[in-house]
Amino acid sequence: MAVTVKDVAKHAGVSTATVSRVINNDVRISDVTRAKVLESMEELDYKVNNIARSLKTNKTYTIGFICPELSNTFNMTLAKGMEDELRRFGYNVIICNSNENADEENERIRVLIQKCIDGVIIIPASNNGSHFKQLSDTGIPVVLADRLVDDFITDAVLVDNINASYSAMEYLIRQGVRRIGYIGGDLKITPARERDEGYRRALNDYCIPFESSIVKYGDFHARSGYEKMEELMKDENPPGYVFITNYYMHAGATKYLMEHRKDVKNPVTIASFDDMELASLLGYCKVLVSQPMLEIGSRAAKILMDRINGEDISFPMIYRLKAGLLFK
Amino acid sequence: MAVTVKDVAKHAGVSTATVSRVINNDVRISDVTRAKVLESMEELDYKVNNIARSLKTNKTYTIGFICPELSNTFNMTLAKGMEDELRRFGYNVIICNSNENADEENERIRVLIQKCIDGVIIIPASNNGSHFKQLSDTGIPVVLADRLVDDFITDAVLVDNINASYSAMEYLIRQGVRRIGYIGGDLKITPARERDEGYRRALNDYCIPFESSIVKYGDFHARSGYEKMEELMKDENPPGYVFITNYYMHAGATKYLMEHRKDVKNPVTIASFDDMELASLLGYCKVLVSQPMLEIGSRAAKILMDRINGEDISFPMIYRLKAGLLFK
DNA sequence: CTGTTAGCGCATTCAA
DNA sequence: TTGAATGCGCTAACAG
Repeated sequence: MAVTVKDVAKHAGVSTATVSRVINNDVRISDVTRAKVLESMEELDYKVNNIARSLKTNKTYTIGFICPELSNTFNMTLAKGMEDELRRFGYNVIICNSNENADEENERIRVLIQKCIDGVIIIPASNNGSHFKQLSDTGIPVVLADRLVDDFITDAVLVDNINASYSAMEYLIRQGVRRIGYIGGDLKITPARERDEGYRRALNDYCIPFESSIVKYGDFHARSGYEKMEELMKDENPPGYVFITNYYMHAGATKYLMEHRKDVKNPVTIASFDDMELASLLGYCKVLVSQPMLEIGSRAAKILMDRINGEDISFPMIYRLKAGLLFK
Repeated sequence: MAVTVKDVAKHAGVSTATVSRVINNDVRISDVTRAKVLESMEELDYKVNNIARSLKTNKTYTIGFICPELSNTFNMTLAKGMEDELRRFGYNVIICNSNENADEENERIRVLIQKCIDGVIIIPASNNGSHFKQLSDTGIPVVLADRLVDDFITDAVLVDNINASYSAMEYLIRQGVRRIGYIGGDLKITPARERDEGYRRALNDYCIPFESSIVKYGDFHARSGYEKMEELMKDENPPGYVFITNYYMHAGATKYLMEHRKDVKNPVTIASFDDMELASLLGYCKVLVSQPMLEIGSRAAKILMDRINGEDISFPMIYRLKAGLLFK
């Protein structure tokens, strides 16, 4: 069996309360006693049992992170920013994959509640957030990252997608491009909807007609990028420029173009969301919208810490981070 | 305050022991009592407190995962395979970033021990594994993934790197390529060393001289891939084929080639480890070594479950998974 | 500054 | 089949 406070207390010839005080850096304790206890802890190789501590304090110093897909660089870079920030506060993170499925998301939430986590950061799997209520009902603060949901209002860290999208379009238009194809995401997801709005608003502001034949909607996965680019290229009058609103669709679209070099009559140029990993190396890409992934994570973490520590901040706390624009 | 067994017991008119038995599916309990308790739990919206339970049972159903870098697709795809498998057994995973630093790794381990995790899966940050001993000393099983370390022997799931490397080389050689440049990783890391051995062995077996001027060592990061490709291309007699042993160096090398299209006299072709994300879309790439990332994770998880459940398996349990070869 | 005591929520002996 | 009692390891009143 492991060494407990009791063992240390006996070894040091003090009470368990004193040992506990030393562990928790209580000031009202003499230097000699502290030294004595510390020495005993060292000698016995004592390690606190955080389970027991949590049972008393009702704090686990553990945060749940639920995201739709683990092997996604956007999510994981966000997670990195988050983990890095939380660690400064002594928190750990339990990672959960919702598999882009609201039911699984709900299931993870139930488990996390039972594990008595102190807070949760979620990248929602869908636009349904009704099951998040069980968290707030239990008094567990929830911070959303990247996306909002219907029917649940809480803190969130988002990207100013509309303006990011608008700026990219504006840049292209100022370069003299007028006809810009579009591959967007599922409009049920807020970022997809917002990027769509930026696209349309830019067209409108610059008096460019919206052509539904060159506007396609995928699902933020590579396959749909491939398919939608194919549709665009098979149009009788394909656009020479395509704006794609996510990394994986960008990859899929590039794949299509590489495989069909001969079939595609005119050269295509791509502008895309997400400056991740190899995005800038993709052959057709000239413009990238760079999302502040690390910062989304660290900000979400910071808000959560504020909530947990009962800081007096307004509710809901919504951040809209700015994206950058990159040219090749 | 949350609902406890006591509340349920009172509501159902039974003892807490009975409630506990219902929760744990104890057989020796009458159907009527069980129904009564279940109903009370439902009505009061009772949720077990796993902290309290863990304190009694000494099991947290939580696994620690320590890896050198979170925003790395290889690591996270591995994590996905792992998480997916562990979930079937009712386990959650606490994710820790060691930042490719043995000291930070050590620090994470200390925290995890205090959290009373049931087991640990580690992608080692360095070749130093001496600090893993504190885990085994505490009775916590450790499974290594992807890499081995010096001075600590335990279960591990690895890739048969030597043969993977050898096969890729063999394929090239059979295609008639004889002069193959090489960009490898830090030889202190086992996979880098093994891939290096595969390269050299293939040259040797096919009677091709080893030319140290076209063999470079980086650190598995994009920047070093860039630099090493630059060195290769600035050689007075650059190779027409380059074998690169990791995804990020492949990306960096590609970046160099794209930026220096004019300077590079002869076209270069690349063979590389890792069929991840956009690897196959990179312009100079013709051959890819595909590592079974998900399986590394799920196997590591399975071994850990066996250890935790005290299954009678040999020690250490080492798996060497085969890599695949892909051509474009 | 330090010790005594109680109890966090649950599982588990031992009795009945 | 059920209940009463105990303790997991720790923290936090309260006393001194």
